Amino acid sequence: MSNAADPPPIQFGYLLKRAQHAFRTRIDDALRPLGLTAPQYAVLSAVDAIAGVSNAELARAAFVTPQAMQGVLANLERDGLLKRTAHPDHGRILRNELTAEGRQALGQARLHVQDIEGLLSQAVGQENAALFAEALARCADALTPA
Amino acid sequence: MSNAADPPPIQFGYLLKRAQHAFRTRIDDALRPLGLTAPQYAVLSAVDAIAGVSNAELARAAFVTPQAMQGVLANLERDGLLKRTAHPDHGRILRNELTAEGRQALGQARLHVQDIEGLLSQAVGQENAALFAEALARCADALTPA
DNA sequence: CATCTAATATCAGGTCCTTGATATGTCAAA
DNA sequence: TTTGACATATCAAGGACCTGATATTAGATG
Repeated sequence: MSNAADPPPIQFGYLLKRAQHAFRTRIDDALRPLGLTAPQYAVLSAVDAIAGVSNAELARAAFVTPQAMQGVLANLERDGLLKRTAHPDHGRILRNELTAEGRQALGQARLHVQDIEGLLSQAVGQENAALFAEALARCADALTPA
Repeated sequence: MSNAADPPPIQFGYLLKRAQHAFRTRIDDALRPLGLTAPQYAVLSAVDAIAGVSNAELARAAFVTPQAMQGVLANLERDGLLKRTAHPDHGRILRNELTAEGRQALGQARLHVQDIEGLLSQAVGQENAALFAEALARCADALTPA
């Protein structure tokens, strides 16, 4: 049962939002001079890791709809960082690959992003890292419908 | 110094994004039947807490630009959940207040959101709650430029 | 009092995300 | 082989965020 000494409930939703917002803002600020947004960086990184990956696959990896991913890809293609080509065996899938310019931009951006990831790790602290990571994963799992 | 037994670096940015995305999606799903979005709920809640609050004040509280907040307020006003009136003493500030309909919608929404906050607390676990909250706050602080 | 600075509101343009709908391509099963 | 389920791509409309720019008001400072 409850009593007057119960601590007030912690607003984890707010804390989560604030931390994520701070991270996102920091990434955006770091990438702006390179002409990249955070989602664009994430996509370049994924396309680099999985050459020829499809739009649908990228969307699943980023937890966004295919329509949203398509918008990001269209902008990257327009900017010459990425090119889309027909899949050799499949008539519908379009393969996404980085251009030389795309690889170059990704290389630059990666350094900045790694710095910021470092700040995050440092803020968490090595002794809490594993527990913190597990708690975040539990949150995501608990809120993701089966 | 480093050696081969070093654990791989944890991608806190990714974990943060995933947890926040799951939370946001869950809230959106719960509020959709009420015709509310997550940002709209947050604003209704803030306006209820601080009657007559200005657009600029709301924007600061939500970590968004005044322009972004203005868009949300415009939609809420269009839907009759909120009304904006001139400040009695200040010629520029517009006071925001809930309508009866807005208070009613907020009441409904609050129940759903509290349920989801409860899932989050449960996922974190009571024994980790304080440490987890502190770690999240440290992350936000470390990434927020002074 | 005049001016300068800061706060507030708002317009315009762009990115990323959503839901909903639609067309096309693949593949398996009837 | 035709049907039907599923994956993929894409169009359209709308919400929430951003940067940049612009007015207006308030208050402090010369």
